[in-house]
Amino acid sequence: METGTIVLDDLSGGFDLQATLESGQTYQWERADGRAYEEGIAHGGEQWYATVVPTGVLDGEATRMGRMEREPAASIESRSRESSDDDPSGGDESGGGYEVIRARQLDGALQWEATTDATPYLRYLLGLDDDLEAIVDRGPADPLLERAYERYAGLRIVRDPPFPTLISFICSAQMRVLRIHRMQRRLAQEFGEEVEFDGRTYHAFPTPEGLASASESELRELSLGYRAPYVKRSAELVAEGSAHPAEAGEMDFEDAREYLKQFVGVGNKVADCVLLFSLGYLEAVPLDTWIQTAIAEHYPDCEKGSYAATSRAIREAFGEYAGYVQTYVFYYLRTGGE
DNA sequence: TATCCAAGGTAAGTT
DNA sequence: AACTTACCTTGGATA
Repeated sequence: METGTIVLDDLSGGFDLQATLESGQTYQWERADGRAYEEGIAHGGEQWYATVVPTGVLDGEATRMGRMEREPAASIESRSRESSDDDPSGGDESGGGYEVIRARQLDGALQWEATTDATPYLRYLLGLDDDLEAIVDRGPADPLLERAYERYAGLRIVRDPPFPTLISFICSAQMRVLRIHRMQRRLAQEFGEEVEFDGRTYHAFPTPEGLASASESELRELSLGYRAPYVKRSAELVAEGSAHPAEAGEMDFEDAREYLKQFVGVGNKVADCVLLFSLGYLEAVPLDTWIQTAIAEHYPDCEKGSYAATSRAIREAFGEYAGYVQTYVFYYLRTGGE
């Protein structure tokens, strides 16, 4: 086990681990005590979180910010899969091809325990190099947003691996955040590879092949409901090599969204979630029910009828980092703000 | 205790 | 293209 610390003091705009992980943008982390996010500690409490990511998600060069310098996630994830396939020995232990990372925030630092040097992973996965002060400055001067920024100062946009993000947001349709988490955990337990770390067994998110080979009824048994065939068919598209969500990462925004919509169960909203929470398109604004309500109340002029038109209008209104605005507002509204 | 309803939407079928 | 409707499941609200 390796351990380390990332000092957060000199980070532009600070950092809030709990807000970042519990704000509904990522379903790849779990609390180390095994409890669900919403039945526990008060905000600001100290807590370990754990995630499992494919080896090479970063390729060692990832600390980037924003769209212009976005890491081409396509090559990253596919390279990691290839390298793990090409490594017959599997390296050290069971679960070769994956890294386990545990992290907690304490005393102005992000402490980690992991199977590898987790610092570059965490900088990338948690958006630590986003210039949060600039992002806040350039957001619209809206009272609602001001309150959200104040309550959850330091919340950052994650960059999760593309395939798990695609699947988890396919599962998110008509679901509550708590249940989405539960579904992803069950998927990992049933179909994900076991990874040993520090005397505990973790489960990686399933591979495309793993989910493609699951039967629809097996997936329905995990309470996926009508999303089960969507997950299976989308996983098949990736497994057979005809498409990969990471490919979208090298396209212009609206082209990328259209590309993602070829996956089954992916419409405009889910596509925007993948663009924002995995591929680093910080201008993406997933138009879910919460945000649509907020738009109706605070930005009625942006309601244009169609998703595409409203999306353009709200991106114009929210500015260059519209996705950040969306994420703060979503979490703030969902946790009782108004 | 029983019943109802909505949850971070999308696909498929009609006008 | 715009508009309807069906879709699984379940936690939480209402009677």
